[in-house]
Amino acid sequence: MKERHEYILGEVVKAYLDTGKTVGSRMLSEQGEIGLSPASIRNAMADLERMGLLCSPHTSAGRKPTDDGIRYFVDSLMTVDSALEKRLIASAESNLHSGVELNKVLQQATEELTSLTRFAGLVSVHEPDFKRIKNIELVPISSEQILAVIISSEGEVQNRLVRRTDTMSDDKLREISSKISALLSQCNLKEARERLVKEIDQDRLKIRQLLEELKQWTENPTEGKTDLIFSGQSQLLKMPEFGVIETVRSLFAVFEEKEDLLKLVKEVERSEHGVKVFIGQEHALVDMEEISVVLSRYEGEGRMLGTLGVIGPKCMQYDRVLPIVDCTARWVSKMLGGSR
Amino acid sequence: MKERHEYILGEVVKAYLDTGKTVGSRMLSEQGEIGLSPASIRNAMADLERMGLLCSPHTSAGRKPTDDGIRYFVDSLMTVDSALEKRLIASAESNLHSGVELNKVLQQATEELTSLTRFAGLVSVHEPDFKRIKNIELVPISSEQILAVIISSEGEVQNRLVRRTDTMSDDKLREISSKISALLSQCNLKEARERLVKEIDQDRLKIRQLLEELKQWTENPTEGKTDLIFSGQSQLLKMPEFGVIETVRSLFAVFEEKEDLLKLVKEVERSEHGVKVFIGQEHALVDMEEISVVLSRYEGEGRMLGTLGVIGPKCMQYDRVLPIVDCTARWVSKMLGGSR
DNA sequence: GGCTGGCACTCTATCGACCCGAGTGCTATT
DNA sequence: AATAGCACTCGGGTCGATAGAGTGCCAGCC
Repeated sequence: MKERHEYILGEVVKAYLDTGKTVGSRMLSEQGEIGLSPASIRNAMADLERMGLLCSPHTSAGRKPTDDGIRYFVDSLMTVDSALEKRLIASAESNLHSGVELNKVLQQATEELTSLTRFAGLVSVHEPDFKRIKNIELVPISSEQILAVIISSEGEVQNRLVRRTDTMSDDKLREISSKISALLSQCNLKEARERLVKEIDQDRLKIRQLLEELKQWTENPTEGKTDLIFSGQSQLLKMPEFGVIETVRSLFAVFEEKEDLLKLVKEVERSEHGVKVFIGQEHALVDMEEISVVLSRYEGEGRMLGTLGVIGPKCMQYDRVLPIVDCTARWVSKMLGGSR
Repeated sequence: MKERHEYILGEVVKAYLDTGKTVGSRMLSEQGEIGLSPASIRNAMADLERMGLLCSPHTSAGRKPTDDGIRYFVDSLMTVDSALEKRLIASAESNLHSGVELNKVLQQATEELTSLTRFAGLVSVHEPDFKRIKNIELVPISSEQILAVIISSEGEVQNRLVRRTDTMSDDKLREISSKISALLSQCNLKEARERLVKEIDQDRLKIRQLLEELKQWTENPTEGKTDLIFSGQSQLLKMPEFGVIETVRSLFAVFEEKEDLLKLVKEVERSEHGVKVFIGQEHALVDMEEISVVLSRYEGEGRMLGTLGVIGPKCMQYDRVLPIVDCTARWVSKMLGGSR
């Protein structure tokens, strides 16, 4: 690709991201510092259209970049606003205080994302592996139910209601509780399951029911976890591209469904890169051709903890949004770094 | 108010709730079983307009009920669809199985609400009083942090990260854990705070930092609880009244803000009635004149646990929606009745 | 006296005609 | 190779006419 073409493409994309409208050759020639006549620009644009980087919705409507065009811009032509980046890092540093709970950090992160970008913020929490059991506590709740509180070595807490068919005194329960805790402490899920099976076979403790329910838990420990946090969804409604109700509906259907978004999240979790951008059709969400998603992984103590980012219109200012998402992810990582 | 007028008002409201459009005298005379000429109906309508129960947006546009008109209908004229009600109760009975966790029941309830009404479902969880502490468990997470797991006598579990400034062995921590648990067990928050203060003064255990953080917790135990669960928000977008983007935006702003909705929820929590309806301006949500909210309290084990209901267009079929909300609340109450 | 039919009037929503502006593609020219 | 000019195309906005739905009021009927 010739330098001339790259240059023109860059200008077209910039203008498009600025205004959200198609850009014509005259307007580009007049307002920019291109120094070329409209006709020359038209030639270049025609070439770019043949390459599949630009397209025009109809004959006399100017041109706008295709998804590929924006992709090329983001990957090769764009330079991020480094002054902005520095400011972001500085302001992030300023409110660094560790020892805060995961959920609060994430909540703050989404809000930060929406207030900086004016788009919808999105944070996913990676389903943790619940590697090792640290502690199990059985607490009597009523005559019929027991609450099992299971704590992982990573500080994850889960609780589960268990029916209490076998009648037993609270003292007895306490005794059983510490026995089970001793039995399963330091086990990973597989080991725990094995030990439970063995215990159920022997049936020494006469608490088959309870053990069965615990075993069930080892098979499906993270069932029903909430996994996606949103904020600022209503921000998106301000965008002109949502004049059509249809678009809005499918957007919010996506928010509710979550399935499809989770796919993207998983993809980012697996990827190597920090920030990943999905432009228009690239994310394969139905009826969301005008939407882009910018995501980044965040980490804590070496392991990947989840993904965060924003959802916004395709014509967003990527050179602003990318560093924002990047810095927020770094900030979250730092907050969680030493804390768990 | 004369019988004739009541009758006409009822028919107008019914027609309006059916179609969402203004209703004219001719149309009413032709399709209904009124047996009156358009002119007579017009006279009655003019009277009702003077009474403030009907209004017309402009001269030649037919009439529609005012908020007061709908209110009169709901309070005095409407009969609920008792066949529907019976079916609802039956289907609710059929999937009654107790011993399920609160959150799952509520999630299921909102989904039930949206699928039955095709509006947005809403469930609030009343901030629990966390009456008595049952158990406290301190679990070492890292060299810097301790996880405090606090279990209430109602089976509520909360956990909190605590910094670990005082170095101590895991054994020591276990010892302290059981001491604190013994100290605070069966206390309500006030008593717990007092005992903690006393303990901090004496400073026998040399764990001032830890105790301080626990004391802080007793002062604000439910901080940052999620309190409103939605579902089916995108359903609302299908309603014709959301042709205008403005309405949609303010609606979703309300969803995000939550503040205003919480006010309604609190009102329902305080009220005596089962189901409560807020029509149009009655709920005082800005820009939501075309929206109605139907809420009902639900209970468990005698005490009020929260509120659930739907948010939908003002012209919803109240005779369907009221029993649906009512039955769902009963169902939830039943599910939670014996379970905690 | 209350109900009804008729008539004149009002207001909105819709449709088609029309024009303007923005933009393109092609070709001749420098 | 870049530019200037020209004919052509298409979408959006404005304007006016029309149809339709509905009202209010009046005179007549039971």
